[in-house]
Amino acid sequence: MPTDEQVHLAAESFRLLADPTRIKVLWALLQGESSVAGLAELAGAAPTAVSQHLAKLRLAGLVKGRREGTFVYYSAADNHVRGLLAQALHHADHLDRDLPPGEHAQPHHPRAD
Amino acid sequence: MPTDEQVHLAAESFRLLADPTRIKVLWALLQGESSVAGLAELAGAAPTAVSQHLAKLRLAGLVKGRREGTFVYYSAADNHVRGLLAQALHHADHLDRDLPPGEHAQPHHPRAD
DNA sequence: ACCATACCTGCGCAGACACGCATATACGCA
DNA sequence: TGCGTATATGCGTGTCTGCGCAGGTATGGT
Repeated sequence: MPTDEQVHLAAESFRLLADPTRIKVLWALLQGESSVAGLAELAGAAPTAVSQHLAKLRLAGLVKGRREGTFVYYSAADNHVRGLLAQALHHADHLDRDLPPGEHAQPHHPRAD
Repeated sequence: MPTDEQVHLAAESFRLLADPTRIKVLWALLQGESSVAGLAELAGAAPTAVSQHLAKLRLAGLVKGRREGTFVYYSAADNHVRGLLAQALHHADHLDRDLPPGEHAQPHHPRAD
């Protein structure tokens, strides 16, 4: 049984990953470093938003930034995330969120218009 | 590069895991089935709250409930979660929220139990 | 020094979430 | 049938979060 603190930290980690923009940014950074504008382009989000996300990821120690001129090139600083992302995306492939209408005995009201 | 839908689904999965109560409940269910009151006891939360969390987890297809008398015994319905939780809790153990100067890119043995 | 570029930060808003409370439902028992 | 237990659901509230907007900072060029 994990301790209360472990659970809390795990929840925090999951919360950081529970955002499409951050997932895209993280995934992009796992492929290689990139600038804020580049990440914004890849993630399909405004540079401001991406910067804010990067700030959170930086505070969590998941990414680090290298300044080069006016650009700041970010890169992944944590290898754990790769596994988490890989599993989650793999899970997204195998998704069985749709309840197959058959032998699922759930108190679910089917559409009875 | 993962598709937009994969990213969205992964974010949804992470969001479901981004809560201490749900993490405790899921972990408990990965050890074996339990009733709502039992889970509430283990998670240190009110049965009502646990029931609501279980409803969300049920909608996501992560848990399933078996009715026995007035009790409803829940159990984990998805094995992907075990890996996610294991990695996250392991990460919580090794927390490198501070950046240690050492490298640690060695694969670990995911011990789910 | 001035300005342009790339990025960061503070603020306000809309949306989502967890929780507590009250209520409704399902089941067993007398 | 009526009551008690166990769980589910609807509602209201406080809190948090992502985003857009505006202003601030850092670096480099002219």
